[in-house]
Amino acid sequence: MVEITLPDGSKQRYDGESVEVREVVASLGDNWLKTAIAAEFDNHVVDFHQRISGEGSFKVLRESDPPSLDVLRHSTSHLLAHAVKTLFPNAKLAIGPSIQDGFYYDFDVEKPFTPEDLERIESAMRDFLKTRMDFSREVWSKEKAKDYFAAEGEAYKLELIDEIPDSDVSVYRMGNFLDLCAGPHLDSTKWIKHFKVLSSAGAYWRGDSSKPMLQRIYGTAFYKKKDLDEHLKRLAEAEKRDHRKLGKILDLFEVREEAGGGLVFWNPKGSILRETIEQYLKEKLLEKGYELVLTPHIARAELWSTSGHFDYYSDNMYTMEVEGQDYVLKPMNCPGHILIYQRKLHSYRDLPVRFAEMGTVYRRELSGTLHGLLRVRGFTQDDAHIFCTPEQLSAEVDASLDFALEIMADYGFDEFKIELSVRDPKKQEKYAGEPDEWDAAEKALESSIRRKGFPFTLMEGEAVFYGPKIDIKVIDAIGRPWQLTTIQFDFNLPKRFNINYVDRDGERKLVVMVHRALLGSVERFVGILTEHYAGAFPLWLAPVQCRILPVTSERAPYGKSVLEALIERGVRAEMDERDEKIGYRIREAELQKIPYMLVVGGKEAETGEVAVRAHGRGDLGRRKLGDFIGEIVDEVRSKR
RNA sequence: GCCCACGUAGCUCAGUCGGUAGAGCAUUUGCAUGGUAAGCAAAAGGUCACCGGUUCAAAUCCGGUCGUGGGCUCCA
Repeated sequence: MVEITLPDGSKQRYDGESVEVREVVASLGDNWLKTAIAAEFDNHVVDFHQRISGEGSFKVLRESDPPSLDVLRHSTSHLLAHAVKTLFPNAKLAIGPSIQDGFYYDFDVEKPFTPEDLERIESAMRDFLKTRMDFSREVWSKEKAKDYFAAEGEAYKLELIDEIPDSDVSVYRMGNFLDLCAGPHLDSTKWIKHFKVLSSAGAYWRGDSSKPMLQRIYGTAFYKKKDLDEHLKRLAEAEKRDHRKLGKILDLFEVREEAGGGLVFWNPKGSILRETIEQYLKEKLLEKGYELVLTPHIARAELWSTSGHFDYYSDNMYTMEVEGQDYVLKPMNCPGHILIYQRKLHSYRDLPVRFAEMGTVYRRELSGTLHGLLRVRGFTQDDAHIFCTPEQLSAEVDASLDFALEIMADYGFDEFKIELSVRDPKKQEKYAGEPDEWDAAEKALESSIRRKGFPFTLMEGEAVFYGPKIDIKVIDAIGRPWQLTTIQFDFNLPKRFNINYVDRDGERKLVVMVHRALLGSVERFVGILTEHYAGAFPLWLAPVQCRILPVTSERAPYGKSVLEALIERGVRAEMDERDEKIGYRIREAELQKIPYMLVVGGKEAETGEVAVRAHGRGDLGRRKLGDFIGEIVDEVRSKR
């Protein structure tokens, strides 16, 4: 007997040990069968072909239910594999899951796919769709499956079968294409209409660089044409916002081949932007009771042996030998801050001690992972270390969380995702620190988030070996998440360096140490901000806030007086007095996304006015220079 | 690091079959003094990423190096 509970609370019963989902859906009425994609039984997505048993909640999934999209994409990946196997019979199948924005399928082929191959594959897929194919599911014994896939030469599938704990496996058939697959799948190909093969790239089998390199084809699929079009538009929008492109147009920064990959040169405009961000943060740090420190860029290797970095991080460190001594270019700021802490004996009355530094560090990232400002080899962390007593821990986490959110709000981020990474309870031995320390730390982090009332995702087993952490991801203007803030406990370094304080009872005790970065890396943050604002920075951040455009060279002297008045009030202003027509100079200022353009000609010169034009908003009309300065200064202050 | 693609003027890019390079923009110089998104003309500008090989001859073909781009478990 099978019993299901429908969303409206009503129950249905079916005879027998198990029942096919298709039957269940059919029993609910004919129209359901036409519109249903799959179903949810006991909170698991099941397709028409699967059998359910026992009792559980049951919900029919239709196009608009999010899990249906995964089903569509997974099935489209099978269609892709079908096309590939048809065009490239020697291709070996790996895996083909549905992912965030689409799907992929990995193949082992002799030659990587060319863009032309992808076109052929896509049109083969469309050809298949001309005749409707039904998906069907079969349950095979492992032996049968192994015999079959061995005969087909599908080595990757054999490897997968061996890892499946059950005694039986499922295979799905579509036309004459058969694949080892857990499902769920569509009932037929009739739902596959709006899809696109996007790109191909190398990808290791199981993401392991010691394993063979496969060729991955990415694609996406939607139920509605409108959704596909919108998705493709989003991709185009993301490309337009690419900080590498904008960085060049706006003359912010460069990565020079002469110097090497992942090393950033900040041009004047990028530098002023960075300075603005850093100076603002430093002001805030001082307000919040942090002390600014500076530590050397290189230090003897011994320091890094004490910290333990040498043992597990040396592949990522730049090292050098000086007069027979090994030195390390710092990949992290913590040991330096610890040395400063240790310059004297601390009383519990001194704590918490909070050290902050715009600490530039260098890490040897793999060349293939370098990416604009987002993944570099030299970068500046807004790094801070808090040394406190266990009792202070909770308050410090609270304050850090508040600080992070306050800063994010200034940059126009108002949507977040918070992740709390804790131990894997099954692997206690891999963590530094005592279980009760961990309990306290994890509790402090969790209660801080709860106190703020934020939803969060608990990431069990995601904690680093030295302590639990909170990560905050911000959602940018086009909905993409970026990880910025991290607040991490450290039970490792206090022991290694014996960082202590003298408590009330006269005993020396180990401090509790918290690593904390709000923006993460300043380089990366500027990259993210550039994409978030699409290069049109708000006034307070704009490298050039105001450009003065005299209509004719005759009005340059008046322009100059306007310029001087603005600069005197701290506005980043410049004048474009080239012998070009006003339209041409406006166009250039618009392309450079300069927030304000002041057009000054005869009329303005006579009345002491300026004609204000705002980026993207056009002509705002004339006003007194003094009024404009008041407005612009206010706007900078408001960080809007 | 690995797979694939790419690297030509400051920028964006053409360059066919191997025969010593071209456009637009930017720059400089003239002319034009123009009121809200590109005035006109001329000049100048290149170690075709770098190193090596094949060839009478290489931007072009081959090998290597460096750099850039798309990716490298969201798991049958």
